[in-house]
Amino acid sequence: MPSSGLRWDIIELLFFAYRDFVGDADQELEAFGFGRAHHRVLHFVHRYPGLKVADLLDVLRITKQSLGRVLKQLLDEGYIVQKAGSNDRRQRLLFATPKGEALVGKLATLQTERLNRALRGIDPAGLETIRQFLRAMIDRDDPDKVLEAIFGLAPSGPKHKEQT
Amino acid sequence: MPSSGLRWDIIELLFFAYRDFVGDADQELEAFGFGRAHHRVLHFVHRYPGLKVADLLDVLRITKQSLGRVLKQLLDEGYIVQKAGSNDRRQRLLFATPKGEALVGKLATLQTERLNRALRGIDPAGLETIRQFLRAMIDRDDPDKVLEAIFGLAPSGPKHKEQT
DNA sequence: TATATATGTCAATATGGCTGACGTAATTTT
DNA sequence: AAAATTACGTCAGCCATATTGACATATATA
Repeated sequence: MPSSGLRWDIIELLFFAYRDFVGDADQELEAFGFGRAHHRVLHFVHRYPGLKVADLLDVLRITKQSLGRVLKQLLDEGYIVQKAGSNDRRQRLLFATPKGEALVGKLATLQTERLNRALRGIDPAGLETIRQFLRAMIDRDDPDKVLEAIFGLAPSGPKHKEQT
Repeated sequence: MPSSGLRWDIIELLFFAYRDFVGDADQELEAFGFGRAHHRVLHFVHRYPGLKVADLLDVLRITKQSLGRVLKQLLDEGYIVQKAGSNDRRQRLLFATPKGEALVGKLATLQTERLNRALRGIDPAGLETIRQFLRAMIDRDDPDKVLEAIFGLAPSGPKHKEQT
């Protein structure tokens, strides 16, 4: 009988699985002079077109200074464009350009290929179990705009407490 | 019909799930002045007692210079000890001390609590599906010593091609 | 003995986090 | 209309963790 009940095996599998999963993209990104940070930004801007800078900060949980560097590169090199918000013109709504779509699509293709290989032999019910597991692994207190979309929650009110 | 068939939702769930999963440990590690790198080293040394430095380099896929810094701290502060290999006395076999076991156990407890919450409502067959999925996500070409243990493979011969 | 291996270490560099401070434009509050 | 707040950008500097290249030491092997 396992005296501790700690899930060492799953902890370890998650480490290796995630390492190899992001490794696919890492290799490709190198060719563009980008890193994981760029991928994350591009991914969420692609998935949630018109995302505000503030939303992105909530999702990525980094500071605006850190985001600034990466975002500037993506803007300068034409992977993302900004448009002023129509209601609130202070906001910079972010959109992926065709060039940006192409890159994020290429990266998603690589990762999807790995996922498809891993899901071979797993039936739709099994896939739902995996989805359920992953969703339940995520913190749901103080969800950001993207998590609200994923979980289909009611918006939890304004955020953006001062961050300095 | 989805024209691309890209698994955007799973890609995204993996990002959030892993972020929150490692976030549990990150918080605790801060109190010790350690980072994720220390956790990874301590984890694998705990799980595979007597691991050589070279094995650890294979598993973590970092350079010995990067490992050196982190490992030195763990040794200096008494979380890990070295013993010379009995066959080959050049080797430094690594072992977690009771102090090291305590820390890695505390971290695994935090992560296990999240896993248990996430696994609530998933039956043993579902857990096996999740395990199968995670294992299948991992690269198995050129497996290191730890992956050989995980997958129950025959050793794939000597490694340690020159790394400079 | 000569060479190769396992490990450690010095020095320099890059990425991507962080904090603190400040500026500007636009919106909201008073 | 003036004041305060918000959304965003940016400068400067710090830290952790990764990198490459070079070299030293002890031990093993040919």
